[in-house]
Amino acid sequence: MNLKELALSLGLSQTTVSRALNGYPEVSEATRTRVRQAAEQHNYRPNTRAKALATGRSLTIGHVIPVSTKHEMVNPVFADFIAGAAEVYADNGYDITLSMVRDADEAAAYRTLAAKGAVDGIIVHAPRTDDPRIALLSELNLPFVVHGRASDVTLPYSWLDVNNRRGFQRATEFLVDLGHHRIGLINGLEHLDFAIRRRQGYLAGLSARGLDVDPVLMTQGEMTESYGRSAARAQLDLADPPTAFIASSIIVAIGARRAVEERGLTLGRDVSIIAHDDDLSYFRNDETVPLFTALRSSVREAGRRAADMLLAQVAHPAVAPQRELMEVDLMVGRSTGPAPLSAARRQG
Amino acid sequence: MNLKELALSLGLSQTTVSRALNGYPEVSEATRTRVRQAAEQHNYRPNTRAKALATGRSLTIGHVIPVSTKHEMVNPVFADFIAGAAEVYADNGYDITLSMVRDADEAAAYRTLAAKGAVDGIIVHAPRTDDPRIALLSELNLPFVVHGRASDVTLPYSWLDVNNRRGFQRATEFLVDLGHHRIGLINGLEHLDFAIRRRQGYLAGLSARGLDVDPVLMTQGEMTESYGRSAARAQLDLADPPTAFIASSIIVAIGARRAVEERGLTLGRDVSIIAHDDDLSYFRNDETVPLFTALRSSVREAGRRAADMLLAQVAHPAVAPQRELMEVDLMVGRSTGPAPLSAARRQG
DNA sequence: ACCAAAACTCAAAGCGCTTTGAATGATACG
DNA sequence: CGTATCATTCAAAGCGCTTTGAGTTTTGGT
Repeated sequence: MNLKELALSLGLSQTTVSRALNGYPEVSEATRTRVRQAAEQHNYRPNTRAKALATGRSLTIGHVIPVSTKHEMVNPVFADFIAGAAEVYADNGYDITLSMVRDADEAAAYRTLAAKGAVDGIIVHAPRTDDPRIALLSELNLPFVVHGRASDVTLPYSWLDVNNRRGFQRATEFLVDLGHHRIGLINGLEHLDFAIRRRQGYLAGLSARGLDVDPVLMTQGEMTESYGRSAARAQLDLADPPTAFIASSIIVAIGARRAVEERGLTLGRDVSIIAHDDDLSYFRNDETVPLFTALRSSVREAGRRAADMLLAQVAHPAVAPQRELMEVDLMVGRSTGPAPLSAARRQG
Repeated sequence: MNLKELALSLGLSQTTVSRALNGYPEVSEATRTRVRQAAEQHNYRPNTRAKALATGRSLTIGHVIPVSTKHEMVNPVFADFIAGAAEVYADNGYDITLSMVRDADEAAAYRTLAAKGAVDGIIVHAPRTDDPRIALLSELNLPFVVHGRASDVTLPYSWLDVNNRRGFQRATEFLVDLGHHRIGLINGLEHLDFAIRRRQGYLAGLSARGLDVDPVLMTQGEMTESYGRSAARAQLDLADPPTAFIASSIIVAIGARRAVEERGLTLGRDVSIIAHDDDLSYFRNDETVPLFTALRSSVREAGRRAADMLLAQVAHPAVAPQRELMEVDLMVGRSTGPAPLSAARRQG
């Protein structure tokens, strides 16, 4: 059933039917309800493609997934973010399309996306420090919101980020105040902006407490469970091992915890761990006393807000770029405790 | 830049330019290359919406995510499946759209999807035993492939599934053969077909080895880490606790392992665990000797194959429904061992 | 009863593409 | 040199919708 047929069956013109359905005022309430009922009854839905062509808006938001060797798509953080965003899209009648893009043809892919006219806006994931996508998208004149920031980009653009720097500084100071002097950072990949900011926060925390930096205590990698384990393992094997870790995600922390226990050490006593906790649906760290002491910030909520920002921008492209910085909460759980005496003593 | 403008700039008709770009034979090689170059130079991409309208094909596949209280979207299994499927789509020029659908308006949502004409085909996730979606989609005449099966549906339809029943039977027998007599099943939600099949396999395994079923050793829930922990905990608290668990996913197994260790028990000695391992990118269980003894079956590969099936069906809607059953491998890792003597003795 | 204003309704154009059916130009053959 | 054949190219219709600009009917004031 299409508009034409529906109009015919009602003895009305397409114009009137279209207007009735889309809530235009120049149609009488009587006909409007008549049309609505008929549409309902025939299960009529306007064809998306035709509507998009006629209106110039596709009611679709694109999420571009970088596909290098690493598959960002399967990052659970990403999944939760999209789930949050999708709630907002659904409430506003928007669909969501995923594009997998290889790093190599990234620029071309974004150009294509814009030229094809398949989306009204884009969410940019996993920005790098000087991410060229931002300039590109600005030039293409396609509304976009960055999840995270690109520190070196000076152009104005909309972003939503977590205060990673402050959070990691706080976590570091918290551990130092517990007596830890050797604190390992198990970070995400440091070509990504968020990881750099986290490292900065960590360094700032050490510096604020007058501690030196030891490069061997800083690790970066893709945030899988087994990376968490192997990174923690390697650091625990050092001659002068850390007594605490800061892990860039709950999943990494789970891996680190495994390494700790494989060494026969007890979490929260022999070794402390603070995790950045994105409040992932499948990895809730929310028991009465949480397992992990954590910097909590819901990535799902971030997805919702980013989507809100983007839709606002799609509706009013002229307004200035928005920014939003979400603060993190430090939740004390069972994975942290005072530095073991031996270590404290050794440090003098 | 659109077709009309491009054609104008070349002094050709839209027809010729369109044909040149789409590889039709009735255009000379000379003009074809000329057109190609001009298109390249002007960064021309045909407008998706217009093309879709004209051809009647949207070059888009829909994945419908059930959103009840539980958000299937954020299930890491789901994410990996989509990642696999997306590879295939990308290679074939297809895009992928996600629809979040509340259980309540499920039927309406599928009808809408079909009527809107936004997708050429659909992948159905998380089928229930007598899933009404299958009849609905057949009636709507929209190509679809089910990831999993709906045991009670008699209509022919395309599906791709893992041999859950056989896998779980095998795992159960493996544990019994190690001397375990009380084996806990930590299953997924049993309104889903795969979970029912897994339970059937578990029961068949017990029965094949002449063991009785104890209902308190069978748990179901959404497959999160904390569910794994609490389910294992509860079973370990029983007067006659299990000496082994079969966990429906690696994530659940991680939770179960946590429960085991919180009890001061040693994995693989005091308590054994076998996990169903979907080979998730962020939870690789692939060390030289894997942590978990596991039934392995790559869900990413499943995604690829399901996408292949679906695209084949979109291309040739007439052919009979396809089915594919993937077998699982039992990989022996460090999480299983002989039943502890005390338990074995107690059983006589 | 008359006319301006308001309330409805409509035909037709247009969104950017594909595709049909026809026209043109070039080539070959008798 | 005329005609049949093939190779190119094109104008125009159509995909299903929105929207413009115009037409028709009602309403209300005088």
